[in-house]
Amino acid sequence: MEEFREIAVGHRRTRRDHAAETAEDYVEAIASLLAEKGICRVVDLARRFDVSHVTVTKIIARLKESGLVVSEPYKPLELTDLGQRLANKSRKRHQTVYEFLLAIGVREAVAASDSEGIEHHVSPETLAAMQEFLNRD
Amino acid sequence: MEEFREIAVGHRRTRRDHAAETAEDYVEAIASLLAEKGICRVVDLARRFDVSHVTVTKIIARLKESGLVVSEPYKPLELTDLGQRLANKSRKRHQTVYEFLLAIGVREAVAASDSEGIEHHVSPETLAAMQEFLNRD
DNA sequence: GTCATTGTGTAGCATTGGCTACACTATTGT
DNA sequence: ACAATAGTGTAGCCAATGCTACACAATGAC
Repeated sequence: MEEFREIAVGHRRTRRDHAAETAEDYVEAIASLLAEKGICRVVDLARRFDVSHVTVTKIIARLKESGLVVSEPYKPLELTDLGQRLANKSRKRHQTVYEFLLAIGVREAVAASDSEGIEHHVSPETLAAMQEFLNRD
Repeated sequence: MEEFREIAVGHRRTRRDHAAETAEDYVEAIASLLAEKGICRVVDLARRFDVSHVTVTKIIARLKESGLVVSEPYKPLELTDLGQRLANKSRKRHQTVYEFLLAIGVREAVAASDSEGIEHHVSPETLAAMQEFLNRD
């Protein structure tokens, strides 16, 4: 048959770039930690995401290659301008989704939890619809 | 430091079981193909998800081990009772999310696309809130 | 100053989900 | 019947995200 997948649009998105989602989660977390306590270390992220420090180290290595994060060995992490911009975009979207869930009657704890998973799958159009709903209602 | 991750609840969900999401996507697709054309082959899934038939074969192998799918070599795929129940649950949740997105003003194509990604991150409580919204409005 | 604690790094492994290439089975057409 | 086409299977590769175990660096206590 030899692989003639062609259109199938709509499903591409579902399968696509989990790594990009991870990047967003991480820069968002780094920005948040920097805001909270002025410093962000590998361990902080390991605790926040409930993974080992090794997993964090690996992911950070990728983020460095992507030009989102900078740091020297044994030194705290910093975001590049690019990283900060991504973190900002991500934070805003996350916030909108969170507030939207609250607005439709979801309890805070659940909204906080669900919004983390949902935010990465919300297209600009859907995000706009949520914002519209918040402004209107 | 030795890994004393403990609470971090709310993030567990975000990281958790991508494999389970895949299982849901696949049984849902299988059920849908069976409903549409009475038969479901590996190629059908490969086309639907826009991946190679090899990827499908591997995932199906896992679903068989999990007792969701049955099939003999070179034969079409079938769902076990368990698989059908999972497909059903998944389909309903998906449908609710889709209709909800339409209800807040998202266009059909976008709602179809976004609902695929979102459905796996919607907790029972949030799903209930969406349903509530649909019934009310 | 030295030692314990805390934080990083590195090696090596597993699983999931991708792929190409190639071999095999089944179905269809004439 | 038998070749072409369509569908499956298997081998072997890769990247991403997990892990444990161990080594090394930096910080704090006293």
